[in-house]
Amino acid sequence: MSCADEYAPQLRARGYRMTPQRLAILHVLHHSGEHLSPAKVYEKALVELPSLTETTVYRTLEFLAENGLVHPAHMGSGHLVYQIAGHDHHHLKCRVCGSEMEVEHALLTDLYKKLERTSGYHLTDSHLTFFGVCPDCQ
Amino acid sequence: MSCADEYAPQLRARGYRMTPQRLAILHVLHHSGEHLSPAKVYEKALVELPSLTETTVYRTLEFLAENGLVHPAHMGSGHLVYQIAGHDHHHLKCRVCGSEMEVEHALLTDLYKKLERTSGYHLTDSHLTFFGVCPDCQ
DNA sequence: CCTGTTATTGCAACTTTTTGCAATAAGGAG
DNA sequence: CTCCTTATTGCAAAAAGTTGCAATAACAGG
Repeated sequence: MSCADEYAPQLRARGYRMTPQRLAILHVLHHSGEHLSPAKVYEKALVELPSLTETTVYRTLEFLAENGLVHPAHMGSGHLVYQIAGHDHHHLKCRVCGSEMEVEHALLTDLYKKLERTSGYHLTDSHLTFFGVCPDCQ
Repeated sequence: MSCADEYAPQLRARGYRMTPQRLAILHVLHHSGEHLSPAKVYEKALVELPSLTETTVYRTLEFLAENGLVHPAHMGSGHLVYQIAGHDHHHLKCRVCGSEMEVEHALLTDLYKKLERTSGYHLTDSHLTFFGVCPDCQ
């Protein structure tokens, strides 16, 4: 199943269009699997679509995030990185060496329930990044 | 107790210096209580210290955050805001109307313990922002 | 109170991200 | 296949944030 076949219907269903730009960006994120900065996405996507603009990358990433096809995450200080939507997870990052590990969302379900009870909010997605010191650096 | 008296010793103890710039910025954050964007901090601090530079504001906020005098928080999309260090808390933000509420850190202690057990990390500070839909918007 | 060390600032240039607007093209309708 | 609507893109300019480096000024010590 190609990226186009997989993602185009998801966009059409919401009244949006699949374009070469969006496809290229989704393709990059899909095959990388990693979280990438806008600059990295631009660099990689440029190979398959040389006419691509940085402006478009920024706008597309934000658009895809709003529509749940990619997950934005706050890394380090204030800069966003994006990752193709897959399983729900969060990140745990070491303040010392910078290494990261994934945290299954399952670990947070209790907390989410508690928060919904006490706040009245209905919690939607949220990608969280926890900070700490990893075993190697302690 | 003035801002200077309160914060200068904290900096000196770590080998850093108290300067008019840092004082002005701390003063603004202290009396606002709210979380402010770097631009807002600059705007307000300029009143008491007209020679202040934006560069210095950015650098000072990052510096103060590293030393625990202020807490950085990721708001909305990727932009950092800062708040004077006070009680430990997190934020819960409505995706629809944008309103926010604070979440006591106490609610997260169980989760933190669980994370430390399963990951081996030692969790330090981390300001989290959860997203959801508030009661009014549901 | 003066002196020296070095943390801190300001400037200027640069990188990253955002925005307005006119031109383009995706995709449903005929 | 062609036309039409309007979502989407690219360009250019602005705004936001970062960095290197020389000049400045905290503040410890004499």
